[in-house]
Amino acid sequence: MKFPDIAEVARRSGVPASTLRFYEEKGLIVSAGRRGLRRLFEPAVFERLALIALARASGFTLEEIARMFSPDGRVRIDRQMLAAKADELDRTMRRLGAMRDGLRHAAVCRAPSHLECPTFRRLLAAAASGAIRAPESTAHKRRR
Amino acid sequence: MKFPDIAEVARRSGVPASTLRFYEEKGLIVSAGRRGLRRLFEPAVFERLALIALARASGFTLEEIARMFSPDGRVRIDRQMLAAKADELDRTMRRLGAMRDGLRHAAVCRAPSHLECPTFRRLLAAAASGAIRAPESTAHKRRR
DNA sequence: CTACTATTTCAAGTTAACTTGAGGTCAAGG
DNA sequence: CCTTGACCTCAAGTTAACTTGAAATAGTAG
Repeated sequence: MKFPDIAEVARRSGVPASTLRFYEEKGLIVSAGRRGLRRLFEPAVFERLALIALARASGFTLEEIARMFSPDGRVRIDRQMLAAKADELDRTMRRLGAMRDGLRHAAVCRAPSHLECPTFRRLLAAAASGAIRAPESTAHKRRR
Repeated sequence: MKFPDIAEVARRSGVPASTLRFYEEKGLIVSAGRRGLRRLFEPAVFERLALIALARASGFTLEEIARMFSPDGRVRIDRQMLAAKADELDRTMRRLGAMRDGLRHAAVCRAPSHLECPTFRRLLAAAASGAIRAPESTAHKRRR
């Protein structure tokens, strides 16, 4: 089992075969070769997939993730980019924290309408002022 | 300026007119009436839009946001749902925090390859184990 | 009253990240 | 050798959240 085929990779990584092909097409992973038509992967693909999953879960687009790898397959370290992304995550987290507090409060608030509740209004004001609005990226739900 | 038209709302809220129409179609906002063909909005629409922006920025889908309002336009308080969402935000924040730490570390790490760095590998392991993977919702980039 | 221009509706297009389906291929088991 | 089933390719479909464009309409300035 030195060079797993696509089914094996799918099984062990949890990533569907269709997605693996898609990722290969996008340059996110590479197959080590073929046996007949069939792709064979290097075992390192699992680490690569873990990294991709982590990055995806943190808000990177596939485009950005692809740019994280050099053509030779190594991780390219763009310190600038990494730091910028970390800052962005910080901002996102602060935004989420505000929303969470708002929700927690709303769940127990006694005001006749949330729009009359000072705590809620503070949140709204922040949102309206754009203090909360991320310019380029935003956390949201995935399809499915 | 008691009942702003769509252009006025767009100008003051920063939300494009096309989006306002779209939101109305989706039941996220309502127009107070028409002058001829043209929509007129109640001033309260601004608060509503702020709330929508906040919720969107926190990972709610338009579907979910729509369900936050009762038919009469008031905020519907489903304490259960609010608390659940708050918990979810907490989990998301923890995930983002891990990634941020990973990025910050990667930006200064001296290891020859990130894949050889213990800190980075811990992150990968967590990602691979699914500890980090959110089942239903994930933070990611918005289209442009 | 006429012309101008913003607004309207409705359908179709866009983007990201995949999934699905049709039709073809080939390695392995019997 | 032949069948079978997993894989392959390529095109098209899917979803969310909007945007864009065409053709119609109607307040408003003159």
